[in-house]
Amino acid sequence: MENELSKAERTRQFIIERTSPVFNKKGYAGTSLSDLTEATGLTKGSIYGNFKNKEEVAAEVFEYNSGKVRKQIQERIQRATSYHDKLLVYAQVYHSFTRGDFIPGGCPILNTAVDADDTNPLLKDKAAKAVIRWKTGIENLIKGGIEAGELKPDINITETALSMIAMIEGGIMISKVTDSPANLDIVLTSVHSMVDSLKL
Amino acid sequence: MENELSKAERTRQFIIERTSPVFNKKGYAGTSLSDLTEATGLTKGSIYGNFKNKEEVAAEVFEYNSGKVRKQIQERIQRATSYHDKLLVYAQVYHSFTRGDFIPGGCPILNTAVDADDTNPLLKDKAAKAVIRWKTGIENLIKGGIEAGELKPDINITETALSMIAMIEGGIMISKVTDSPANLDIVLTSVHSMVDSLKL
DNA sequence: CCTAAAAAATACCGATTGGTATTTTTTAGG
DNA sequence: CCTAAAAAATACCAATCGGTATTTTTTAGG
Repeated sequence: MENELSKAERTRQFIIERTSPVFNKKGYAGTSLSDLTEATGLTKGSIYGNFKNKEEVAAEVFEYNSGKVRKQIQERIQRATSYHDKLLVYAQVYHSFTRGDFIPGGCPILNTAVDADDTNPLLKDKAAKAVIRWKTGIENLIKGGIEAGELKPDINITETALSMIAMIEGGIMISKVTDSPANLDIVLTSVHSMVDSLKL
Repeated sequence: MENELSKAERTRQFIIERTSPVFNKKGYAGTSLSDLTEATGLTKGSIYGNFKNKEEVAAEVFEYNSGKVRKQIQERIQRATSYHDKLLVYAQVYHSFTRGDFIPGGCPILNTAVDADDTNPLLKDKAAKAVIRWKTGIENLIKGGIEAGELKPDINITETALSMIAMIEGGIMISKVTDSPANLDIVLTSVHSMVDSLKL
């Protein structure tokens, strides 16, 4: 058992995985230590032996959840051949996210941003960094598409990136609160049109 | 003191007004009874003499906050003469909302929707109804504009309404978490363009 | 297989949670 | 001005909160 993860690292990961849906659904204040022991089957002592406090669990859970979404998207983008198709991934993946239970509780960036923006600086900062990283990713795809002669050279890059993110996140909020995945589909149609309009 | 509000009704209103920023910032689970006594200067007994429980205060606070936003927008829409200008109100008012402290904590619909969608059915339902009402309002403005021969007759009305709401709410989330009102301004530029594109 | 270290469980802490029963104070109509 | 009703304050409740100190169990290398 030399080159594997240490026991501590394995239970850390276990706690993060098991509690990730709870934090994403209930938020930071709404998740209690007993929620964590219930979700893991572990005791408080065990959790506090592996994490400094509740905030540290929440922070790692956010990285886990947002990373899961990011990797899934990144994978699909790499498979797409044109820059146009790469950008279209954003108009496609969230279809499945809302339906199945890929990330129970919905988009962790949206949830954490709204949950933490007036209450928890650490989580707020992590959510902010995730937004900026996402924005930069879209901007780079557009730049790549322009350099490749695939997209219009006069695109307002930042405006497009921010508007795409805003539409997706707003669409997720609307569809979740109205219990209507169709509402997200409709908004994603607009994202699709926006991406199409970038083509030369 | 015959035709005025009863004492009970006045303190009810007082409690709602004073606690409205707290609920909007901290969310339902994050707001404690001691937050309410602190914000009002009243005691727990007084609050529970006027409200059934914390949930009832939160529900009325949501109506108060969302109504405040809605009335402000409605007022501006009534002043606008063309349907195009009426629709543009949405691309304008949120500028000031993010800056000043008109509604401390940001958009109550977004906050309550994300806060309550997996935890509090009552608040979730109220947030959902607010979204639907907003959507219907935009749809009716577009329909009015089409009938008045002011807007294109082939507009996808529902898609436009939902996309406008999604962009605004997503933009608010982005700007709040990144501490950058400019990010909302940029997204609102897209909303502006979207409204412009509806014109004949 | 033994053992020291690491990890998990137990037991505990004061503070705070949402909520209620009772008492005191205030209100407002006659 | 008096008084009954209404409203607010006080005092209280069990339960749970996040967190810690200590004990027991498990892990894993020699």
